[in-house]
Amino acid sequence: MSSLRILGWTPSSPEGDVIDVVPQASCQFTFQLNDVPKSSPAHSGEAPSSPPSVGLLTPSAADPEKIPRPSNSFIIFRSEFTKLRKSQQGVSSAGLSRQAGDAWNLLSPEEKLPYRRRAELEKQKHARIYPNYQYRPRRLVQKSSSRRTPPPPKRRRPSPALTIRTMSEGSMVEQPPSSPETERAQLVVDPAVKAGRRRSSSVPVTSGEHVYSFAFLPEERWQGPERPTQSKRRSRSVTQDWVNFTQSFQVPQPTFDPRSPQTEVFSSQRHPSHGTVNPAALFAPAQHMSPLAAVASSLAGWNGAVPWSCPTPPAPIAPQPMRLNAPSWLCSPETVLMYEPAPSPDGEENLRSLAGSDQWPLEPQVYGTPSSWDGSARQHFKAASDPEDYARAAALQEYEHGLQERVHGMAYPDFNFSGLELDFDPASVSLQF
DNA sequence: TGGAATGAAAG
DNA sequence: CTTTCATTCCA
Repeated sequence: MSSLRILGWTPSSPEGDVIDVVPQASCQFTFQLNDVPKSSPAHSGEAPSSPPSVGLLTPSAADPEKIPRPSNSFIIFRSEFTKLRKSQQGVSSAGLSRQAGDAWNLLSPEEKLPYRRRAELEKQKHARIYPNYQYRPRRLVQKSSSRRTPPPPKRRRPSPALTIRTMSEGSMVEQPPSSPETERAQLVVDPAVKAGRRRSSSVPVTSGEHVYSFAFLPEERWQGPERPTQSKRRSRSVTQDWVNFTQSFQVPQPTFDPRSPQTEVFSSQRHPSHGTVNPAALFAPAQHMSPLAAVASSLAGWNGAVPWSCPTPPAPIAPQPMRLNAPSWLCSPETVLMYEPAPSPDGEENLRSLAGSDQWPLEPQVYGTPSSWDGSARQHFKAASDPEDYARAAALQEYEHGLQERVHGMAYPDFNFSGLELDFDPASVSLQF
């Protein structure tokens, strides 16, 4: 396999990507039940004194035998969200779910914490009431097994809706996506971009620094692209993966005080006692990850890799979810950019030393086609090579970027994106397939 | 064995 | 229609 090389992404650095976002009072995102005392549960670190019972811990009337599942954090959140919005008429359940989902995704991990706590309490309560309960989902459709010969591969074709956009000084240069039909893709880089300096081009969603209210904006003020539905679980969102990752750091370590059983006890599977957190690995389980997501995840992942161990894992130095400006889009279903640390007998140690050395962030070095990937990467590729999947992921990501930009715009009303500064010579950029 | 798929929780 | 959790399916 000939070595492929893609240049153009501006690597993130531990210091270079941080944008401090000052929350503004007018943006306050609060959840306050009308019948609950003054304190705002969403911002006090404590669980509400008398959380309204959301989940039904009693068997439904229709099927007395059936034991309902305990509500998870989002379901609890959604219930409160619905109460807050119930004055609004004509909003369907589905619409509410969408709004609740948006609001949920804009909440910081700290803001989600009370709901996670309540979900955990509900789970414990559920376990007390139904000691022998075990969730047993039954597959409704049995997939035809043993399909020895896979179907003919779909034509690998990026969505025609995709474009590579280069923003600079208010102007936008667009180019169609690279594709197998494109023998040689040309990178359009605005000459105004300057080499040699590094500046964040991402629009961060920084945990704990934003207070959100966007989801409560009236629909008529909701501008931008149509929200892509997430029906038929296809591509997952990079942002969500990132949130999950950051939560694995920010959720307090499990501590159990026998005198107060309410003390949160979180699932341990998410908190290995020690190890090297490779966000790329955390992203890996994502199902049907698009090449966009794969690239963003692997880039963000390697840059965010943080060696850590309990009980006080350091805060991630990782960049926040990236807005994929032009260089980051330099991928196709056929060629995906990967970051790898230099080969080392001890990968972890290597990573650890790299993180503290001037070799960090790493040079983009390893690019490959799926044939050289491991099984997991091949799975990603399989999903990514589905044009429909690719397009859906791109649309979803675009939508999320819109959300992030709105948040950013609120925090920085005067923010002016003046272009992407690259730390390489644009003239040297080439893209080969 | 672990990634992928998916039922079910509320309304 | 949403996210999360827990499970089964599958290679």
